[in-house]
Amino acid sequence: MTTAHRSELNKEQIEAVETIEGPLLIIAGAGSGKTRVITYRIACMLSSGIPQKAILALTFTNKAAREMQERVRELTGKKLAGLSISTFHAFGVRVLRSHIHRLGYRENFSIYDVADQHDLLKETAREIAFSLESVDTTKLLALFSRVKTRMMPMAELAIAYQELYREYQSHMKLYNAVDFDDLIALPIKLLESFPDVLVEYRNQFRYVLVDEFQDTSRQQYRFMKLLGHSSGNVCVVGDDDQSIYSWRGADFGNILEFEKDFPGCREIKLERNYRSTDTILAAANGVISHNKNRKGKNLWTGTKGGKPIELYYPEDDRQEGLFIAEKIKTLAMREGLKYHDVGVLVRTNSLFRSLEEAFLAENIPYRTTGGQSFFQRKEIKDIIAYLRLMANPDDDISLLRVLNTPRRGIGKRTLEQITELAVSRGASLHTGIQAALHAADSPLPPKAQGDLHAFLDLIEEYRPRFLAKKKLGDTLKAFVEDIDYWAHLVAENQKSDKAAKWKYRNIEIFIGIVRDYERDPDNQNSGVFDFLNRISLNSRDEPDPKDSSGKINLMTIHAAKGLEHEVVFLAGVEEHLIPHARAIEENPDNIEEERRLFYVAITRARQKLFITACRKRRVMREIVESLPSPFLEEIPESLMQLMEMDEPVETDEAVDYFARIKAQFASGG
DNA sequence: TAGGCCAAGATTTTC
DNA sequence: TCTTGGCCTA
Repeated sequence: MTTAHRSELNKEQIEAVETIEGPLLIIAGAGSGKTRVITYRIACMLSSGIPQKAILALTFTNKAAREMQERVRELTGKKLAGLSISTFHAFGVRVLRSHIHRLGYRENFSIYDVADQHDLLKETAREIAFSLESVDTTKLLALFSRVKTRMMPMAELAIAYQELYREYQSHMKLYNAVDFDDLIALPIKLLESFPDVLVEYRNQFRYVLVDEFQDTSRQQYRFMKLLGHSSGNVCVVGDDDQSIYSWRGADFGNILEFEKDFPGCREIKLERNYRSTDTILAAANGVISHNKNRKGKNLWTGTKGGKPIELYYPEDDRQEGLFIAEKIKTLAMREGLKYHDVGVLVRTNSLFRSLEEAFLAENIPYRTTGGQSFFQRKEIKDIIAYLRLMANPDDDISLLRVLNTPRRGIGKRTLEQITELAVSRGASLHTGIQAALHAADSPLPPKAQGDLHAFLDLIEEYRPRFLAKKKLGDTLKAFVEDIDYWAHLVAENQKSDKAAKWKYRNIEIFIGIVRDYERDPDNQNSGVFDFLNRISLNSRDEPDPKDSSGKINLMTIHAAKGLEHEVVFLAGVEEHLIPHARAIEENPDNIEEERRLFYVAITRARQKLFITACRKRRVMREIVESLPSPFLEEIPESLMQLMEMDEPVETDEAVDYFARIKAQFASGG
């Protein structure tokens, strides 16, 4: 490492950067310069002669992966074609793309998201005449996921569900489809069952780095261990206080496990915070200290003071939105605050709406991360389903989605008949349809045969064009016009042609994304499979992540992890929202994770933190009374200022602010 | 048998 | 508010 680089780091950071060989555990508190340490460390490895190809850095989100890649590139000024920086899931796809045939799948596999899983579950249940009535399919899929990720033995699954699970799994295989759990589970299976594959990866990746280690699942840990255990050159970076993904299997017990599995591991704690003011940090420490289940550390900062945290109680969510919008405008005008330095954080996606309405009304440009993804929109999913079907004709879920979209006169009865045929042959629907059309004794009436024929012809006509590794965008455009998706949208949205236009516009944007993808020199010759994989793994990303400047950032707290903003607004800091009622209902112990979430939210702020809690809120159709979040009581009072919606209240007057506010709520405001 | 129309239900967080 | 599912009609 050069002296210039060294001078930018503190003692612990330097140690973390320069410890290249052997297992290393870095506990990096919020704002402690973690990203800097990771990027410098990679740069240091490269400059010491370790080839790019030998390094594997695993992150949790695509955004983190991109950022890391970007920062290392800036730092080294090198092209990084050989460096592997990706999410666990993306890396899993990469492994599967090379080796999945050994597990009996084909390389053109589809990746199913939750919506697809639901569809598949229903389809499977229908076929084996299993009634899903009065079954919460979301919960059932969660159970399936636990079985698949070995968090729960199959035997613990209710007998009644075991067959359904097996059928569900065999359907996935029949459709040549995998789900997100498979993206980790199948690579593990590959590495465990085929020593030559294991050796291949171990020989290549002699240095493994895992970011956001507290959010790795048991499976991901297992995967990581398989890859890194022989070299022992594994560096994990995490912060148990920021573990907020346990609902997805994250287990920060992996930190303890790591110390056991990698004996002699070095541990470095980064506790100096370079991000936030003393006030914000003290608030965060005050909150997180209420958690019992933590490793324990104390963040400190060299800078003293900082502006107080301002607390507001708007009447309702509408007023909350307008207040935040106004406040941002005022700060922009009076203090020169830049919009892109503002983060507006919420616990749930459902809070986006009223905030977005306010920003629109006040002409404040914003961008959102999280929330309903562009790729989840119905019209986009339709088009993606066509692409998937082209890539993998056995993908029944996609076939079912588009078979009658736009309407082709293929109805329930026909569908029943072809399903029966497919099931009896143990084949996919696509194969089933072909068989039905070619068999002399086809049970289908002539009209249905004609309709199905037309459908298959359409697929066959376009399939080679989609598989050709060129002009994907043009082909898609021609295809959308050919099926007259526009007419379909008009028919589906008879009440408002605005909606139809908006949806068609989305399709055009999507085609634009395909074109951008093709134009990107990094992706040349990659084709439809790679494109599909990419959008499956990037499902939460907005289509244009580039133009972030000049826009405020509206996001969920989960999406905000790893980010920082000069000014942060925490909206909807209310009981039942944070801690979220559902999380607590599920398991009262979840309170600690909810608290960590609140902690993560607070520590995103550099200079100034605003907190709002509404007295009333629109929830679905009704208006409900709200109370402030109990977590607010865990912030030392001296750090907070209760503000009237218009003017500030003197601090000493506000000593009992919390009690007063509670009383006010109790009396109905 | 297919498609339109109407009513009910749903919202925690993401790869 | 938006989507999904069921029922009824042509």
